[in-house]
Amino acid sequence: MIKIRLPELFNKTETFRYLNRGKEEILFRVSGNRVRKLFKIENKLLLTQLTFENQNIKIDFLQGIPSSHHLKLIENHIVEWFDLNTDLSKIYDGFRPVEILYNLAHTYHGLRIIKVPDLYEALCWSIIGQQINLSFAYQCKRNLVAEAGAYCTYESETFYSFPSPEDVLEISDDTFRRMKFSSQKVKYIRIVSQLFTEKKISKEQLLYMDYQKAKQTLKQIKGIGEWSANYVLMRCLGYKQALPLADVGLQNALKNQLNLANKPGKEELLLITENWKGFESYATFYLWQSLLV
DNA sequence: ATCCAGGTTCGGG
DNA sequence: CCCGAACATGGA
Repeated sequence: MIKIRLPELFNKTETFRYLNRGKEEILFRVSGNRVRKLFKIENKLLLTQLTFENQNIKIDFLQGIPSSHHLKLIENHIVEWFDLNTDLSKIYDGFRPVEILYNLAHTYHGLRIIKVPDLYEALCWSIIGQQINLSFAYQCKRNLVAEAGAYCTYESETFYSFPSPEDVLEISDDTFRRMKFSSQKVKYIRIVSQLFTEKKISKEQLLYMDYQKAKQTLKQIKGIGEWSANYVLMRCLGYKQALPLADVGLQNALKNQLNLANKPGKEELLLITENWKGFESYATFYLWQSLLV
């Protein structure tokens, strides 16, 4: 058992509200103030249970004995998952002059971006989520993970980890079709998988770049356009400037918050967001949160 | 039935 | 550079 200290500014309620939006999420399971998640590290399966206490996240191992190396990796993963190292007060300094952001900071005070620390998973998820509704996207992801991911059972429940690129490359066209992936998406998923098996991409390498360079590098991948690149920069790599302007969720949230008759167009979006420099990612995430009932 | 979903690529004006 | 079509499915 290990513990991770929570920062002063951490909104447990809103964090769980976000986590719970994915009733259809297959990669972790939420109940009460705890989250269970299966990790696969170097072929070893470790089923963890995170309990959110007042000042700590307590991590228990329900299955598998972690080495100190595993512990370190899992601790890092969780710190990234809940973005515990960001200085939120700096973000709020940026929000203050922008009325809707100021209001959202008040409503969701202490909410941190919930990330997808695994780069391969983040890229696949951004491809899966393109141009379809979220519920269908979750269905496709469930199909993929159940088909190729590692799993264990505990208290008669099954827990899955995201499949490795090697395992995804084993999946046939027919199986993908049965899993309701379009042929286009299968192509993109395979291209991304190959980048990983051939070690032509890594999180470390991208994090070494500045935002523009990292975005340009991601967009060179076929299947990763402006939206997906921004999504990964924000949800995985932790860049603060990522702004997926084409995102319909962002547009709908702005329509609501600004009481617009219609979703804002391209010029209007640029105007609205021109004074968001340096905290675009957090602005986007807070706007997404505002879409939850 | 029609339109829209957390888009991207490709070909054509 | 901008525009429309194709891609697959499901919910409103």
